[in-house]
Amino acid sequence: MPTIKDVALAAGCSTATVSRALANPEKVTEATRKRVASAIAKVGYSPNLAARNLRRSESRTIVVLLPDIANPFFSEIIAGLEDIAHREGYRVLLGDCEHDTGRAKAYFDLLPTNQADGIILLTAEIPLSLVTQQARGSQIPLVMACEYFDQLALPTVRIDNPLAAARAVEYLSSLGHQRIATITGPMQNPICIDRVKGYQSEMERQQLVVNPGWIVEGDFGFLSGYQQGQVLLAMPREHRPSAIFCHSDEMAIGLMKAARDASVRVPEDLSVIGFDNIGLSEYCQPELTTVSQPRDEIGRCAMRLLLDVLRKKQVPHQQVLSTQLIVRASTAQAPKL
Amino acid sequence: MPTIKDVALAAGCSTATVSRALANPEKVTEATRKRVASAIAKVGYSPNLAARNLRRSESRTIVVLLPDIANPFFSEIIAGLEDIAHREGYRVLLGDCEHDTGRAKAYFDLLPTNQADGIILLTAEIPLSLVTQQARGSQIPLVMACEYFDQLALPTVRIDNPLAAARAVEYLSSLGHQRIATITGPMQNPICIDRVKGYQSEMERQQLVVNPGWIVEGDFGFLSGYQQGQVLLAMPREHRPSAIFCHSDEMAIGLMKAARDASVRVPEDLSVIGFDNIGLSEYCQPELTTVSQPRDEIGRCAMRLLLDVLRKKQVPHQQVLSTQLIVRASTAQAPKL
DNA sequence: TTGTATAATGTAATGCATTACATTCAAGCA
DNA sequence: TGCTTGAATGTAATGCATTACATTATACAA
Repeated sequence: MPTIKDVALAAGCSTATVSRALANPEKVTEATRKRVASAIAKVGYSPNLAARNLRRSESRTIVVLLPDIANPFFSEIIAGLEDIAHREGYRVLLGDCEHDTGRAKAYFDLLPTNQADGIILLTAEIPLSLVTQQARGSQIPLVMACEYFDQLALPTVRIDNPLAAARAVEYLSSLGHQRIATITGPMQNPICIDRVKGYQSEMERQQLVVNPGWIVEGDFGFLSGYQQGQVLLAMPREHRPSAIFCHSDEMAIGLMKAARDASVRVPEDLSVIGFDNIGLSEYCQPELTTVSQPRDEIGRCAMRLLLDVLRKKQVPHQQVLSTQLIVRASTAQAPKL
Repeated sequence: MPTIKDVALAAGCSTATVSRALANPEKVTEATRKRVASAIAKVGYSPNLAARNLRRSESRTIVVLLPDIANPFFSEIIAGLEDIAHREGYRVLLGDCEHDTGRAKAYFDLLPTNQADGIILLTAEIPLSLVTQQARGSQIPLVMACEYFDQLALPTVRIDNPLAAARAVEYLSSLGHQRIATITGPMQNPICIDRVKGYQSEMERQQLVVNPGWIVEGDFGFLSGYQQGQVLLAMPREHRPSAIFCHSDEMAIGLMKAARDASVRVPEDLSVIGFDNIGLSEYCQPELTTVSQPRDEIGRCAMRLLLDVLRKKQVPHQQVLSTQLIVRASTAQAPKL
């Protein structure tokens, strides 16, 4: 591989000039710039990034931490993230934490050793201490998307979870449902708490009673939706919900399977609303009514935010994107009592 | 950040000794080793990887190129890959090519510039020239998984595609099906050609006629399964297939939706077999009969193979893993004529 | 005891790009 | 003409770990 020296030799100038021609073209004569450019082309030079990174103490790598790479919810966010990153000459290192603290720590350790310039957190399921240790200055290269920590004022991109949940409940209520249950994500996530709050406040606003047994916790996956669905559908007739709002599409689909197993018809006997609008939600049976998140845009925003932080720009603490209720076939008028 | 110098100072030895204590402990006295170890702990040293990589001209980074990160089929493969990589101190850089040649080239360019040590290809949808340019020596740091190039003898991990397809057809035939169609993946992929060959040869073995209209091409996604399903189901009654073998679960699920739309019952009127056994296949309606691939193991094998290549070990050219037909509810006895 | 082989450690060069500081040169002004 | 100023370029130090080569210490044999 040719080095900057070879270019300097070919262009008849010093390595410093070559470096400047590349990094600060305005500091170099038009003529020199051209000579350097053609010398680079001639010898086929491309800068050694390890050397550059060593010198600049940066890595042009952004770590994206997510709880589960297998969850299709994240894939579109990642696509958005990557697009912006590549455009700006950054690399994205995907870190699957698999709900495992050790891994998250390993990724955070890349920051002080200059192996990563910044982190985007798509999960709140990491020890808070990891984040607070970093948080010496006010501007740290850390941005959250989707999730957030309520104890910490990190730059965050997210949706209005209470509102989205309230809208879903409002819609169910408008269909005449009164016994509305919810299958939540892991309740250590602030966003799940927010959605439950939105659910509760809207139930109240609609003057509907909330049976405590109607709030059950899942983990966003198919199986937990199926299992908690079984629990909800096994309730005695007078308490059994006629509509269930799920915190993820996968759980909603798991729930619909539980309904089939229990010979409960969706949507005739039971209305189901999911969350996320993953590709699958259009292809399941029945097609799923769900809350759509602008996933691609969430990814883009988060990466832009992080790059702004890296460039020491002032960034908004909070960026709230809007959701949309997509009505499909899994919801219907409440059954008569 | 403390450097190796600080450690040397604290341990009362030279930087060379510290380096040796870390990289070649056997070249250093037990006593020195201990002194160095405690000095490292004391100053809180961790090696600067940019410097190490610069010196060693390696990056400890493996690029994994895949056609579509949003496809859940890949996620488990990636999990397997990553597990092995992390264990061996390598980092995984996921490269989504999105069927876009330019991106693939950008990732290949990381190799000569020491930004990546090797590449694992999970797609054959890249210009062959990228690969052959690299292929100077006999052992290049490039391994394929799932897909392969038939023109090139690269180390490869895969399944026996013709056999898997033949088994699926054999099973359908055993249920009495005679009009068996197939929705393929993109036909520039050798694996799809292989599956079609397996389909054809088994049809022949079962003395079944293949209507050319029964072999239709999809792109592995939901939508193409839906669309091609519509085409197949619109065939005149006497030619309409009673069973369809799809090259992916997503297409099978899309197809089942097309069947619902056309009031064709699965499995009573139409049997459907998918491929891959993604998580979803247990939760769709009806549950999908499918060909299961050992995805986690494919990922692990591929990464082990690549690391062996990097260590200049002799590696097998081909590693074939076995598949399994998972019978669920989307297949049934052929309808009476 | 002296010499030799071997193990342990140290010195300094190396990988490559960047950049503070030094030098050169030409333009502009008194 | 001589001097100032600033642009353009060069020189050399820097970032940090690794390692070839040099040196010292130790063990053992003669």
